Amino acid sequence: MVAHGGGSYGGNGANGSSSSSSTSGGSGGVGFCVGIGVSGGMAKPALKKGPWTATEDAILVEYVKKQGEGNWNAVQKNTSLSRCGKSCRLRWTNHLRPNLRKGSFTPEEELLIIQLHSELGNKWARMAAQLPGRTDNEIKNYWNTRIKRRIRQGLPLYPSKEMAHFQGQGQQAPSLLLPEEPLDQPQPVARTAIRGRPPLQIPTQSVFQIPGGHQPSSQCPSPSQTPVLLSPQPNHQLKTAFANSLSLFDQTRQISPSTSTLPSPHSPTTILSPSYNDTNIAAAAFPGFALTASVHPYQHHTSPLPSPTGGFFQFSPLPQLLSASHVYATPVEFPSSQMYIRQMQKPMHIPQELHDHEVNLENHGNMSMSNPSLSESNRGIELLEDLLDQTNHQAVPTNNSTSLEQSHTSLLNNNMQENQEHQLKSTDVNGWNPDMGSINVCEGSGMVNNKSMHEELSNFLQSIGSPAVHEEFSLTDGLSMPPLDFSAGPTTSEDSLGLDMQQIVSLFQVEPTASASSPWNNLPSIY
DNA sequence: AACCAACCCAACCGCATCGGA
DNA sequence: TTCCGATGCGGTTGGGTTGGT
Repeated sequence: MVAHGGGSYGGNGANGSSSSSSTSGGSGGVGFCVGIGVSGGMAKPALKKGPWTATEDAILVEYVKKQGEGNWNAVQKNTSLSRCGKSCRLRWTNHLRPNLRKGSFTPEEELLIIQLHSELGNKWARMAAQLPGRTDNEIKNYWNTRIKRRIRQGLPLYPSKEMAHFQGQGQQAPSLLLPEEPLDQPQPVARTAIRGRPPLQIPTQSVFQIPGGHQPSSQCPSPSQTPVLLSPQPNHQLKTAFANSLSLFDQTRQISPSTSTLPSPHSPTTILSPSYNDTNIAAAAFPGFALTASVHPYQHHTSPLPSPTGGFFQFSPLPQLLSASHVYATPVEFPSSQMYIRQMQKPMHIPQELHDHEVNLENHGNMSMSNPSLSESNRGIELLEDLLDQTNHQAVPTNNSTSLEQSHTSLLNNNMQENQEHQLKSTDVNGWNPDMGSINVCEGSGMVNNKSMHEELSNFLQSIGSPAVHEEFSLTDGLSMPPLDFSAGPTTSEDSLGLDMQQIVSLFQVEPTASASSPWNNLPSIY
């Protein structure tokens, strides 16, 4: 294919690719980068292929400096460069444009790639958009070598629940995936033994009972027995919320409430926020269940600490319709940005269809896997395992892989320890207030100063009039307040998922506590 | 030192999409 | 509406490099 070296001026396309009657135009109907270029009646030599020389690079750079990007076919016409437009564009985007990051991927980038691939599949360009300075080609190459390695080792590309994730979305899983266990049976969260390693103990504490005993959702107090926190949402409203949530995050989708299918806890929908500048907000939206978002570690590379104007708390888990009998902890997926937001919901009315579904799940004796946010969060752990596993399988670990393994082992251990400590702390300190819902923000682990994040969030909550006290704060009548973009108030939040406070309040039907000086005062009353 | 296999990566290929004429 | 050029994207290829034997 590539006529490396020797400058293929051979006229006939050098290697058979001339047979391609490319549909992509190519001036004069000539196949891509092949044949005789004719310009102004003067025959030019056949377009060159193969590796670029420094001279060619210089010509292209000079041209782009003067003319800007685009109109690549004009390069060949207006310069001495004998390269087709496609080749010029590729060379520019992959090698010559400024702000390219060269060198091997950092561990954080590797994790992000794995995470993105689990969500997007082979959408290299979209993945590259989440990795500033990296090209789709780089990511693609990296991934393909990873695939080859795993195939050779006879390992699945993803842990099993990654498969479930794909299937849950109705997507076709990548063809090379090798399922290792049935997908239709919910697996205990802790059963993450992969390829012979003892199962991790991590996520079991993610679901635990509210102190005071288990209360089957079938016995949830009816609205008449307890204050109604949310109006029962008709199915259409739920669908509308779902459609809205998708369109808010993924502007490429246009989903109408009439046609959208409500996600079930077994079919989470993962969406990305393209509106968040060069950062990576992977969000799983489950109207009525939970919306989780994670700040990927890459963000923290450039901005290690959340600034008061930056707004890092793009977490809005709002399980308004969850059973009262469960508390969900949502460890954020990546260890470098660990921050836990746990919501305790007071009993509330549950729409019948969701209620039935939940009862059904409980009858199977396992709720943990039914929570999409949990499967989301667990995936992060498994990805770490996955990566670890790969380094373990290196025949002879290089220095890099060894350090990587140590690094991730350390992160994993930290993660487990933090989770355990977190559980103990939260049950002891916070308890369960039957009259008020609460959100607990706990410190996580990792490289980020989460204490700072925690303090900022606390300060913000106080500033908007929330009766937040230290680690625990109450919400008005059990309504959830999304701690999203706390810095901006209701009017400006372009730096945060593209949502503004008004949208959040409207979409999720939440009503924050407002003080006289609170920016929330400008929000319309929903109820 | 030679050989070989695995890995890396730049570049090409084919197709899809978009926008203007 | 159709055509066509420009562009973008994902898949594929094969030469170069590296490391083990």
